[in-house]
Amino acid sequence: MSSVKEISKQAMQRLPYYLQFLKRLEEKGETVVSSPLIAEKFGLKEIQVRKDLAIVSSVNGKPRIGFEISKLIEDMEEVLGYNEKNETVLIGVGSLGTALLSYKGFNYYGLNIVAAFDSNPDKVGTTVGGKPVLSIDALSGFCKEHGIHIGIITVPLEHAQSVADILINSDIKAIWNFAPTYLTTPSSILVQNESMAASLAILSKHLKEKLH
Amino acid sequence: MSSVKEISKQAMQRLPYYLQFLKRLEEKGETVVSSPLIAEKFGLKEIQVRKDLAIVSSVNGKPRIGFEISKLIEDMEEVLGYNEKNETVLIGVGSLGTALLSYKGFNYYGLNIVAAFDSNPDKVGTTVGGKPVLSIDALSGFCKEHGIHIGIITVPLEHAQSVADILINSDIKAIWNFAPTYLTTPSSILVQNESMAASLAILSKHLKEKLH
DNA sequence: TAGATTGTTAATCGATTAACAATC
DNA sequence: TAGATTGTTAATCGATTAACAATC
Repeated sequence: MSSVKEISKQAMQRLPYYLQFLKRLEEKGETVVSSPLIAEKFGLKEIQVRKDLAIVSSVNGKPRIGFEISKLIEDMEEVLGYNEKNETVLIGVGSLGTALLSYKGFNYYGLNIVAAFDSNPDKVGTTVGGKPVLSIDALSGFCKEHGIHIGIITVPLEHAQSVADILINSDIKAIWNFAPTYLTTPSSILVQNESMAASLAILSKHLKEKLH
Repeated sequence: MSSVKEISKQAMQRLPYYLQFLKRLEEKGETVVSSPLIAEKFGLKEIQVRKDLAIVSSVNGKPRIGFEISKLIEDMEEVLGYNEKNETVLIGVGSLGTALLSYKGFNYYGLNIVAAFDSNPDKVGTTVGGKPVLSIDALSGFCKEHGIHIGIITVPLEHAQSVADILINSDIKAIWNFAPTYLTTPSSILVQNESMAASLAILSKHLKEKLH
């Protein structure tokens, strides 16, 4: 607990699921939770959940009882960075971009899309999901002026790299890439790929194993 | 090559990126590709790519030369299941559902959304992305009648489990879940979670490490 | 031949799981 | 006290990386 523990990528990805479950328990009036209970819910091994909670929790769990839910929720939100206020821009107001702009949930995750950008003059000047759509020509200036550090790319495959290049030259630190392509970037920039093709690959693998 | 090699989940997720790169090379008129070239492009270790290609390729690579691109593309598409014809249904015609219905790329991945379902009477009877929107009441019957084995869930969090329950009772084999929640399903059903919260967790972890 | 790339076998690394003493 | 759950230390497992001989 006290010392700085390293949390693995995999564990980090399990946390949002735990968190949502904890919040539901809290709504139901529960006050404590144990690793076996969480493990049961998600079909995981108790020991795995125990390790995950040990890394996340700022206090030791109580033998026989478990962890205080409200405290654990706080700790998870802290670890997941939900308390931060990350201002972002989104580039590409197509159907996916529109869906993301319309999504109200990002604020909870500490993410705030402050503006959208598109190259289509018909879209520039409009508002989508309450966010202004600006010209792609204004992207670099906007990012620098407002100190934006995260860019969300939802343009078609063929324009993704050129948009990334603009972001790279705008003091951006991280890119959330929804275009199904690999972006070439300097190593100082973090690229998180949200590839449906990769997800489908897993689904396909599962299915094949299943049907044999 | 010849014997049945196990491909890891991680490797499977790298394949779509390799594949897209190969197709671009082919368009440029290239005929062969080597592991070092691919590794360089994606910032991976040569040996990792070499192992990946060895698992995927149906023929041995040629020392000094590499692999024939056209053959490698065929093999990858086969391994990734892009040659299959999986008919699917989508439930939840909100902004994300609409984006997915409008996306033309799924066919290439072997996925064909044949119908969408929603509980909103205003949406039922309309067409989105060329796909008919039917009543949620017709879901189970439709799946059974048409032998649908994959369901895509894009409903809000609070309805995801009840939709999953319907699918479970409709001979569905796999669920692609875009709702940010864990679904309780029998172990015979495969659930692939497309969680943006999990992706954001990774992004957040990266950013924190970066800023320290 | 020389050199680049291959496939294979072994070593390393990181994440998961097992075993078990500590504790309320 | 008895028993459930915790945290810790060690073992296992799977994926990545290293080393190297084979080959065109």
